[in-house]
Amino acid sequence: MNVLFVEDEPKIASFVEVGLKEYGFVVDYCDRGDTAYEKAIANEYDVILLDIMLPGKDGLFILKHLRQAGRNTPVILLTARNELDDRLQGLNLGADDYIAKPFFVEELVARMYAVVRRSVGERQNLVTVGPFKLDRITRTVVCNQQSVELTTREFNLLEYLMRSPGRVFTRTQMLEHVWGYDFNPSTNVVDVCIQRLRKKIDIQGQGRWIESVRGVGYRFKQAD
Amino acid sequence: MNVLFVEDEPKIASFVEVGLKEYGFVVDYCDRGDTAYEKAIANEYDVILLDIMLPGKDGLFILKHLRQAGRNTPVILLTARNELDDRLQGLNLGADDYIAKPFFVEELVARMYAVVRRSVGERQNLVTVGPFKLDRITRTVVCNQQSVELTTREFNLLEYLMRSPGRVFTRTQMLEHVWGYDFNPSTNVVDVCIQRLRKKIDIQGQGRWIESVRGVGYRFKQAD
DNA sequence: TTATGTTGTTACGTTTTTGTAACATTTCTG
DNA sequence: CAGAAATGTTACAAAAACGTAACAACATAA
Repeated sequence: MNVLFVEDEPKIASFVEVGLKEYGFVVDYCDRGDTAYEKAIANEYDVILLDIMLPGKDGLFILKHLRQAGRNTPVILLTARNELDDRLQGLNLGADDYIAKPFFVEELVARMYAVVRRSVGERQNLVTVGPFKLDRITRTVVCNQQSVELTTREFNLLEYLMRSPGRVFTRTQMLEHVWGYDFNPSTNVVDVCIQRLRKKIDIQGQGRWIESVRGVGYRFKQAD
Repeated sequence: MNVLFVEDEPKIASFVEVGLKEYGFVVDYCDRGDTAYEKAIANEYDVILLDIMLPGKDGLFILKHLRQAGRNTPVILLTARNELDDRLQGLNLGADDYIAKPFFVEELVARMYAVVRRSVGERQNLVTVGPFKLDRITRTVVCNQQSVELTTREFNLLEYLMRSPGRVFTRTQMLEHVWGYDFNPSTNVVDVCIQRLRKKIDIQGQGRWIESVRGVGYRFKQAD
């Protein structure tokens, strides 16, 4: 696992870095806030360990802008005992956990595993294709920061299609997986539902997201 | 707060269960060791009350394997007066506290609060979403410095929803976690309780805080 | 006891969703 | 181009889901 470790106190830093490496982590160490932010944006870390007090830019600033940039890499804040307000603020800004200094490396590792597990789990519930983000937990669909309101059936159908972008599904497949049982074979519910979906998601002007494949069925447009 | 309560003596069990419910706990009761273990693994309880002498698997066995599985849900052991060795062993195996039978429910509750507070470090005991602050220890809800009076059931439901803002919960999930047992499947208590909650928390004018998700359930509005 | 508050149930009105059907349009084939 | 097949579009009615109020059962407190 790749870790970005941001901490300015040299003593703590080297101690923790060594400890993490013993556990097999690949540690990218950084002692300044500004460079930390660039690294966090440029690379895909599994988890970021972020000190709050930092030269350059402070930890909460980094966290805030990271989230605003749409990155949801798990972040664990490293705080001094007395920075309680910072912690609360941090959690509001999207931190996944915090740990108070001084701490045992074992405890830090345990928490790292915990947040990573959580984020991996959440990732399976987040389907992203092109500008669309579909979240199974909140049952929301967002397209370019704009939320799209769908009914249950529409949501389920879109999810089914988006899970395999580019793949063509037949009407029978959609009936089986989205409607769940055999319908009157002469029904055109699928077509109608596709239309309704299109009406809602194609507003964005970018042409058709759900393409018809004549004689076969429909598919969600693959991202280029 | 959700409690897993494992105890095989029926008399003690019902007595304690009733007492805990009066304090607003959502109690999941279990009289066998093997099923208790499965429940403990499958769900995220706030605290587990564990009798040592049990049919199926004994309490210490459960505790040991729970910890080996990386779960650190607080555990309070319920022991008979003469099981001193067990207690010591239990603490070594990762129990957070123990209480000797017979005990007063008040004392048990006090210890439960203590271990919960310790284990999550005050953090998850204060849930803040938008203008709402919910305190799990004092069982109070405040919205913009104004306190909101809720009944036990309403509080538990709100807590459940607020702990995962934006996440959609089904009625079954709410029944399981807030009501704690299986209801007549055609009940609409959940809907009614949601209405009652809305009446109290939506006074603030800001529209609906608990959103309906047609065909699925409800969710607490996510802060923007 | 009476009065009060909580909670689940029932019944009913309202809104939203969804499948059907009928018709329009496009696409393909000969 | 004609005709057929497939898909697109719209309107509507039935069904499902939700909101609401009233009530009954129960517990609690004065």
